Amino acid sequence: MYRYKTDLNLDLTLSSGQCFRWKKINGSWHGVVRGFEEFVYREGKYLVFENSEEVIFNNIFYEYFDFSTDYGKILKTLSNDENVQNYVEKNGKLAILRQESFETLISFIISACNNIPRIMKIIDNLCKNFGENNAFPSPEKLASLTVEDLSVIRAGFRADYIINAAKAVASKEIDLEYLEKSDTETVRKELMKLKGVGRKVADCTLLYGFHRLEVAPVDRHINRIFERLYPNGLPECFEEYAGVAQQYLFVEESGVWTAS
DNA sequence: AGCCAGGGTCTGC
DNA sequence: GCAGACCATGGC
Repeated sequence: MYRYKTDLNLDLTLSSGQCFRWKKINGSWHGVVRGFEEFVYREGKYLVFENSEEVIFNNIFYEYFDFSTDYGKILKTLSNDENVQNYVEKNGKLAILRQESFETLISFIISACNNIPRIMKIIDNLCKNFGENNAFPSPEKLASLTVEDLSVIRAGFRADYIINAAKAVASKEIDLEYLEKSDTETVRKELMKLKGVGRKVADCTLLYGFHRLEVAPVDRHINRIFERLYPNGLPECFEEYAGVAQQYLFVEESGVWTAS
């Protein structure tokens, strides 16, 4: 067990539609990160990581929950917009998780024209059927499958997209490791070469899988709230951290989470 | 039964 | 570049 002092709102962060493998069971969040299974819950001013010792925490969860990023500074910048300021005050501090790029890419290919509970179910099926020890399956593993093999996960028309993307990544036709060091516009253009990846899925992969905080994915909810709140364009203070602002707005508009 | 879900592709203009 | 049909599935 490892305890880490932080004011991160765990419920808000894990249910804000950026990740799909965390589930709250008996007050404790259960998830799998880089193949490591963990239970996390809040106890006063601390988050408790049940299965982790200090080394595991430092190697996996410190990075994953983005504890090295100064969100105080980011939220101070975004507080120049009163809508975001109100949501931060009401809901608390959320982090943009540092998820693995391949998992993020496939997850958001699955998200197309889909709802969050079913996205979670399909990804759960994917990991149970094709992942090693409940981990997210590797590009090589998914690249070896056929659409018929994938039918057990009930992904529908997305099955073909998943396999094609996995093949492109496994063959380094799309080199995710290399893209890590590329500028945002290059990554976006490369990702959009994949079938099933348009602007929105590419931007979700950029924000959640490549941690490009300046990228704000625009789905139906965000499009609606942008048009309502900012008909004349987004506030200047969004620039660098539009992805973080977008996350607070998404939570409000989509109703994925309500403060209790 | 019909509508909706963190979209994207393909075709035709 | 933009509109519209279509894509597979499940919950309500």
